[in-house]
Amino acid sequence: MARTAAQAKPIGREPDDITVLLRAHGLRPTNARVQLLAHLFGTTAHPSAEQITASLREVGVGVGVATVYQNLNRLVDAGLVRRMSGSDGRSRFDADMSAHDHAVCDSCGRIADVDLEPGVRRALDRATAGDRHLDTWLLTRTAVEVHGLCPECRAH
Amino acid sequence: MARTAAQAKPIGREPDDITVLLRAHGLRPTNARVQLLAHLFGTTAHPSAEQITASLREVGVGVGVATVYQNLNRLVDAGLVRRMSGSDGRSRFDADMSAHDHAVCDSCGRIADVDLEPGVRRALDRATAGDRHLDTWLLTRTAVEVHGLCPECRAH
DNA sequence: GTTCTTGCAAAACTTTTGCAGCAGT
DNA sequence: ACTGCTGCAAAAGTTTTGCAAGAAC
Repeated sequence: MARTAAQAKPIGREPDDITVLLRAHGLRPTNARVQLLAHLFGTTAHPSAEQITASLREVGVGVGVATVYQNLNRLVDAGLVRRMSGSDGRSRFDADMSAHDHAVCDSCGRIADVDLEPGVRRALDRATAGDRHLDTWLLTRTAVEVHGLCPECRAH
Repeated sequence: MARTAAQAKPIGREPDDITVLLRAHGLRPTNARVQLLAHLFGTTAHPSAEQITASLREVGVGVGVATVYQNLNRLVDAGLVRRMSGSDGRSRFDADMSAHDHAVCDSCGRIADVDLEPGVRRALDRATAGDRHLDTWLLTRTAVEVHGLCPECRAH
């Protein structure tokens, strides 16, 4: 299977791409770092630092907790990963930096991705840009959080 | 100045109202509790538990940290106060239960209220209600978070 | 070889809990 | 009187930090 559509391929999903990606952001592509980022690219679960550590260890990557925290902070600073404050106090992390929104389960804290219609997002961005209460702020992005119960918690 | 417009007055902003409000929710109107809720009604700062404790002590209400946490949890459970997970890990609290949204400073964590045009909110609610990815969820509310830098942090 | 990274253990922080004394009904 | 609340101190949980050994450049 030849890579005939290399340009259309999503960036930074494979180890080699991740190495390049890290270097492009001034970070050494160490084993722990590449594995961590690869794991985040491969999940939509928005895991916490503890969950990431556990997942990496399951795959045989024996990484220390401190290393995971340090690297998550570096990846967030580098703009490669987004930090979300979970409703349970733990931070959760997402390597999908595209414009998208989230559904949050108020019972178990699960976070799922949500794609709003482009029209709705555009209306939202327009409204916030014109808000008179916010004209002294420097706005960067608008995030929509849909709250409720996920399918699992809904069924008790 | 006579209270000629008692019915139009916002509910639960004064000590007596707060006493009634607490009792109506099955909570004893203890001193700590009344003072805490009065403080939350009187601010738009979305303070953390620590900040609330400090504010109460400044006013001469020597309240323990544990009491503040316990009462905040009870008020949240009773539906009188909303908990927000601040970007810095600390929980923040808001006694304004009306439908409104928030602007979050990514630098200092400050939270300000935002009133979106009703049309935008309606479009948003309609879009999430019809989202095919969410049809297995039981949705309760949609929150918009505008991120950026507050006036203070913007000026360095 | 120099600089950055790892990972352990310890520290710092936020939040919860146990419990004896106190306040509200 | 009974029940629930307070507040101290201790515990639990998450995240950060100091530092010596190791990996990347």
